[in-house]
Amino acid sequence: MSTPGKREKNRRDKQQRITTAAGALFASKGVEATSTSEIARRAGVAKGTLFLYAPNKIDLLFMVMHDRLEQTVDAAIASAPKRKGLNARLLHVFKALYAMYERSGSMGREFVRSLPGASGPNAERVNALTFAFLHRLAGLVLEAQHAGEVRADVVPMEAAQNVFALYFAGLMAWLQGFATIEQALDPILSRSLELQFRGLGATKR
Amino acid sequence: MSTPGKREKNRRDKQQRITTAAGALFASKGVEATSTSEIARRAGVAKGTLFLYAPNKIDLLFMVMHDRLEQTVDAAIASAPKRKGLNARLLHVFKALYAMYERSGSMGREFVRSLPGASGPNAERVNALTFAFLHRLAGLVLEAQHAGEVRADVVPMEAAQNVFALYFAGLMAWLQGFATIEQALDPILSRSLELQFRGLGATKR
DNA sequence: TTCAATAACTGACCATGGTCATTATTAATC
DNA sequence: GATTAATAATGACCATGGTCAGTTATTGAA
Repeated sequence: MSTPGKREKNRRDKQQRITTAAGALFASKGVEATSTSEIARRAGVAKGTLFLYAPNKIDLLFMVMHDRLEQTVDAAIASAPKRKGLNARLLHVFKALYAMYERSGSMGREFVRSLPGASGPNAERVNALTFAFLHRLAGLVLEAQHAGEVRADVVPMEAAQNVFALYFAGLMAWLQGFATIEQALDPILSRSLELQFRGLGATKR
Repeated sequence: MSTPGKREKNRRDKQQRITTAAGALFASKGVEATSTSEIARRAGVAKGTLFLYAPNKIDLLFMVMHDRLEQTVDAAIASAPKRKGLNARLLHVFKALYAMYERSGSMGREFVRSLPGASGPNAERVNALTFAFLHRLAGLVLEAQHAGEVRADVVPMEAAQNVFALYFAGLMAWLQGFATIEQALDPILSRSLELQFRGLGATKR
């Protein structure tokens, strides 16, 4: 029989309460406008306790977003259209992610904004998730390669990195207000992917 | 004869002093460790005055970095090797930028970290600079197109956007500690560009 | 059950980014 | 030059993110 122990049980419980409280407040008022004391109060915990679970406020946000991110990626990869080309599948996946960020409102924006260079345990977890995501993208590339759609000398993981870079650029265009999330997906990312697929170089003959 | 006016003269002078003070402190101690009071003291100005020139601390950083960025880009574009291919020229330019960030130390890191979603007048100026940079990249693409190196149906500005996305991804790899700045340039960015140039798609026949 | 060792929690406290009513300076008008 | 209007500068002040010495809860051994 597993003996979770009171320590462990309490820890899980608090973690849960904190995540829930932070998530609700971030979603309703935005990250900036939510004070850490407020989160603590709502979670029924002292302020100092928050910082035992996350070293700073942003890491609390990463704690909240990790699950949404994981869930979204899982669902999107699972539901990717099997019978279409690589770009269509990629767009399907990225569309789901963009939609998730849009649903998350200002919390999503703040999260993307904080992604570069973030540190802390929950930022690490998100990094790991991103790395796994890259591997999944590489998997899609590999399938396309087997189908003869992608050149045989392409290294799937490298292709995945390029594709991810384009995806992130779309997010940035959205963040900066240069595009709505729909535009980030449709003219911007779709054309970028197309260009990555076709390449710039003139065909040698 | 121009009449700068005392107002304008004072304004310029203060702006200069603040930029210098902030730059020196950011460079020597890092952005986090530099307090706004400290900057104000060093600039010989009241704390409140800082916030007449930049709405927040990060915008002060953008104020400082704008000039370095502009200078670096100008020099790099001007010295790009005329007789080499597109990728070599792009790498030349990006190398200069990476080197500038490295020279700027933790200030450079903090700047890149804060790029996504930044707001404020100096962030705007940096945005404008980035936009101009994209146009310059598009110019390089256009030249390559005229030389028959790049396919005629490629839209230069779109190519520039893709290339910029790859450049930024290299920066992020550096920020996250996945690579040194040298590695960000050489294996990472150079291979990304190569892949963008060649494309993923199998050649139809 | 008792007791010491360890881990978890608490909230008063601190430093800092940013504000704004007040004061000082420059420009405009007569 | 005197007076008024407009703009710029100031620094005491505030709210907040984050810390840490002191307290409480849990565990394991005797």
